[in-house]
Amino acid sequence: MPVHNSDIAKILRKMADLLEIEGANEFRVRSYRQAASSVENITENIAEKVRDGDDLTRISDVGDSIAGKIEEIVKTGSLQQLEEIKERVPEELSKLLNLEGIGPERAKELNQKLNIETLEDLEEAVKNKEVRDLEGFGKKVEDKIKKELKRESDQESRTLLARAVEYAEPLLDYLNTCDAAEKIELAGSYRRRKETVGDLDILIAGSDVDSIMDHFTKFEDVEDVIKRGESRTSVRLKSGIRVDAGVITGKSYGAALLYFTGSKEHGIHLRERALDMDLKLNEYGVFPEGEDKPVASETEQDMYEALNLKWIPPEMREDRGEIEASEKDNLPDLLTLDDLRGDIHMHTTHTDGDSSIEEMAEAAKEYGHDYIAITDHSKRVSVAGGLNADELVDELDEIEKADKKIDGIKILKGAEVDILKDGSLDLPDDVLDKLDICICSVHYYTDLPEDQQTERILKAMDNPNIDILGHPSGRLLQEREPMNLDMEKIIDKAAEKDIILEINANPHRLDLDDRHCKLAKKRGVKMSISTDAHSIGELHNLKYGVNQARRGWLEAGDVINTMGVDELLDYLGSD
DNA sequence: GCCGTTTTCGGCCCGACTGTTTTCAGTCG
Repeated sequence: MPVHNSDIAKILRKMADLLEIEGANEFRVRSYRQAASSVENITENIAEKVRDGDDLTRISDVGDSIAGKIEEIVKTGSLQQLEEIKERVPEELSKLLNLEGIGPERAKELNQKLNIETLEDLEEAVKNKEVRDLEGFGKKVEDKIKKELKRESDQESRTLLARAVEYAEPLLDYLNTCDAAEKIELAGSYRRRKETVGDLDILIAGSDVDSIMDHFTKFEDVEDVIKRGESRTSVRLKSGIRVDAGVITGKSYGAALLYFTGSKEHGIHLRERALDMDLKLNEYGVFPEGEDKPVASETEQDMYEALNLKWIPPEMREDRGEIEASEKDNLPDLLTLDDLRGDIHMHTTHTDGDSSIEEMAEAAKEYGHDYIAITDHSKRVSVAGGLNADELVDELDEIEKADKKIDGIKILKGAEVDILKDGSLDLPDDVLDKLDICICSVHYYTDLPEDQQTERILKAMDNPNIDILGHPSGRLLQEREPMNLDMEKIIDKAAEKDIILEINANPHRLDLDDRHCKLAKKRGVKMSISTDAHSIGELHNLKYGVNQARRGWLEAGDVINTMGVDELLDYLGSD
């Protein structure tokens, strides 16, 4: 059973949770958390490093002790020390930490005094009104736990970015009707354009804090005010999404924006850097040691500059090397939506799309594209009414006709060909030869063992007709995990064979993900960003793919549909 | 448990808010 980096991170994080409940040294606990996050953030396969005898302490926040534990996890699939802690601390207790208002101390108290081990135990205790009598709890805490338990049971904790946008925009419109608010901006993971967001963070500049907060809490979608303080207020919307608002009164807008945008890891790294420079960094500015007048606070640029750094785009603020790159003035010139000139993956009524070839072309032209590729499904994808060889040839004729008929946009001939279970392709080579663009993707048998799944895709990549590997990991956010796959091998194969990896811009996919984008770029692999649209409205999803690409540090030169159509065809034809 | 262009020991990011307290611990982002 192959051990993934995420498996290792999970075990390290569990160690941290249980150690914390047990009352271990807080810095020791933090070490496990930091190591878990480093392990998750690197793209190299750690199990492979162990096999090759690489020095694991070269991973940041991994020292001799944790390196040994990682080795044990890779070799045995588990960690003896964790098993021992589980004897003393019930494993399920760590789930209590997910409830707002319960941290390690309270979890411990609940366990020791009421013998609570699971969420169900807690629910029972709340029902019997036993929790309120514990030291440091009280009725209000009990009520809050009750609410949290209900929320935990009937809701996803994170929200798809595209869905969050639907809640955020009306809220922004509403806040803009507040006279006292001078400037309003969304920060947090929303501003970093992460594929899912935990909550919405809103920053409001203005001097009349009370009327701004009053206005905010009176928004019609607000169901509950969670807390209201001097400068910060949190509410929960009827949709279940939580919104934190901060009001900035003085000249510290940049400092606050930096702080509220995060990520937490990025912020911590910056504050450590400040300390090294004998400065203090907080959400009000950058301060020389012992002084209360900041040397920077008004803009983010000022803040970074005070730390001898270039401004870092929000999408990169994950502490994955961006601070080091900024220090060396070596930040990438990130791709923008305007750089894209075409969309080369979409479906029509020939298979499971809602619109005809001509409708898609007209809509894409309206959107501003120079070209599109029509890429309908092959026959194996029967639920979508996939095309057999003859039907595809007929569609190609129709594409040619539409291309002649419609001026101002080039329509390329393509297909999304299913990769069969054995790695062969679902259409014969002589038909694939006729295509301008051949995307190959997996749609079935997504749960094969890693070795078999990887081999299957590598075999498909040996077919000289494949141009692009579509939605490479197969993940569906919050619905389906990525396939068991050695993505590093896929990326290396793509580099060897000049195969393009797709960044599927469907907000449910966003596949490749940001980390693998970064790795692919490092290995010299080109990528494409396409919507996989099944209707004209979905052509507008392209921006979500661009988000992911920017989070993966990609520049225009890394993405093939920034090319003009002639250059693109030349590029595709040359391999 | 990790880490070091002042360190191999002694530090480890910072402040807001809440509830339960009589000055603060716990939790959160």
